[in-house]
Amino acid sequence: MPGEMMIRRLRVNSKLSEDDVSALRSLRVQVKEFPEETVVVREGERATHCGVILSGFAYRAKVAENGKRQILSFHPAGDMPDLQGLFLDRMDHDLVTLSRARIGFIEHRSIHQLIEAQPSIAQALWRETLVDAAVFREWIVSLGTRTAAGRMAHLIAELRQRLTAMGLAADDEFEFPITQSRLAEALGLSAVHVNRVLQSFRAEGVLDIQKNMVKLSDIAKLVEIGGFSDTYLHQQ
Amino acid sequence: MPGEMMIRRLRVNSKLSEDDVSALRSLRVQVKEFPEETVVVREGERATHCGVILSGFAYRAKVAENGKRQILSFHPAGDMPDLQGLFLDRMDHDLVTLSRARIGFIEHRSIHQLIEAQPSIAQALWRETLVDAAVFREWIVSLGTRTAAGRMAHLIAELRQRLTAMGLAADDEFEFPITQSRLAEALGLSAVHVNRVLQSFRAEGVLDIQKNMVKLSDIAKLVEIGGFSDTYLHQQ
DNA sequence: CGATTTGTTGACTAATATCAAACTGTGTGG
DNA sequence: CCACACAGTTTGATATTAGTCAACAAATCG
Repeated sequence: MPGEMMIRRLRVNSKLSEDDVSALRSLRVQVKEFPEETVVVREGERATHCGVILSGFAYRAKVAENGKRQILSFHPAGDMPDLQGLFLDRMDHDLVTLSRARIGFIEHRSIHQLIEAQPSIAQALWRETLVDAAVFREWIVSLGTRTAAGRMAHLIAELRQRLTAMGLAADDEFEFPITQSRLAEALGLSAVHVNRVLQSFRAEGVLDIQKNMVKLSDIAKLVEIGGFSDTYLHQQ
Repeated sequence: MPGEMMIRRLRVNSKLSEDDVSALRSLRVQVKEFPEETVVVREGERATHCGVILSGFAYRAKVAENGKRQILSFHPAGDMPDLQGLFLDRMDHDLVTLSRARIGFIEHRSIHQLIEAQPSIAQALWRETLVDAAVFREWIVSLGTRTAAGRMAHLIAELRQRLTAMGLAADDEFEFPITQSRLAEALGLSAVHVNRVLQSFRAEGVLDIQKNMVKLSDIAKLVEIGGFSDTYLHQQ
């Protein structure tokens, strides 16, 4: 039931009627499995499908002219990271798997039909893209105003919040198969500096990342260091 | 005719039919004038209207927990900077005038009616919010990977491109009433450093900012320093 | 015209990057 | 099972970028 993940996810930000749910269930979803660190859709391509992450993690990234890569967002199960493709004809960034991941693909054509027939679903999807943009805004605030430790803490706190909403995080830990150099690409830091920040978090009992798991020792401290407040996520 | 500005703007990214245009013309727009540096909508508020910048400039900004303010985007005439308010109930950032500005306000209710009756307009507005997000993504790349000079150059090159699309820029100059400390807030730099970057641009014949005008001396160099490519703007 | 904001300069400091090397863990083929 | 390769992490030394502070100059405004 690949549609279920999508329904669960849309319910985080929108109310869905019975009709909406059954319409979503009727979507044809083509499931593919990808190994870790595999490009799913590449910048410049014309996308014909929308992807739903069914298991594992993906991220979006863009390569700057100087060769540095910037990670734009992380996507756990439930996320639909390329909804923008419904109305923008070319990808302006890559979609890449972080871990091994199953991704469900839905044809643009069927989504277009669906949202024409069912405006409430159009609204839910539109809202998804708006929340996506709100997360980008907060990411800009992080990069522009926060210290290295603040950015790191904010990222982890945000992930925890989003995973919790999907029932994918325990109280004090969650799965997140990330390397330090990818964290560096996300936070606009060097891998060496990321390493040092993580060491300081370990030493001060904030968190630890070991073997694909983020272990949180002091969530209050994490939230404070990152200046995290969940309002920008617009969860109901 | 306050609707005309909006129509001109939507045509940058979308095709509009005759019906679309006349429907847009029939929207009731309430025009208000604001002095410079005035908060139009504040973070946390529940917006009831969408704004269209009719003249002047506005920007969106967010204050981080540490008191630093991050400017998220600049908005020249034509832009509708708070479209997200149609589906997100509270503002997650401020909308502020940069210069004296006239802003047209349209009730959410009438836009909701319009997009229900005319799906092609819904698509055009949705696409606007998606391009807005694409610009945020590029802003993230700037903050995460580019040097101070690169960020500055990229911002100016982007603005030039967007203003040109609206017919608001001459070949080698455009109006942009910005102070160095606001540039600093946008680029995640200190005002002193912005000053030094601008001096180097002047010295090397790239550009000069004087009296509300950006004067471009060498656009090719500007584009190169900023690593600017316009594809992410998704203009047709 | 004084008052205030904006821009400029120099000296010094802090944050983070870079480079290079060593260390750790994990999986693979012999 | 071992040896090796490889990717990821850790460490130390040094370099660079940008921030801070403080003073002053220039422009703008009422």
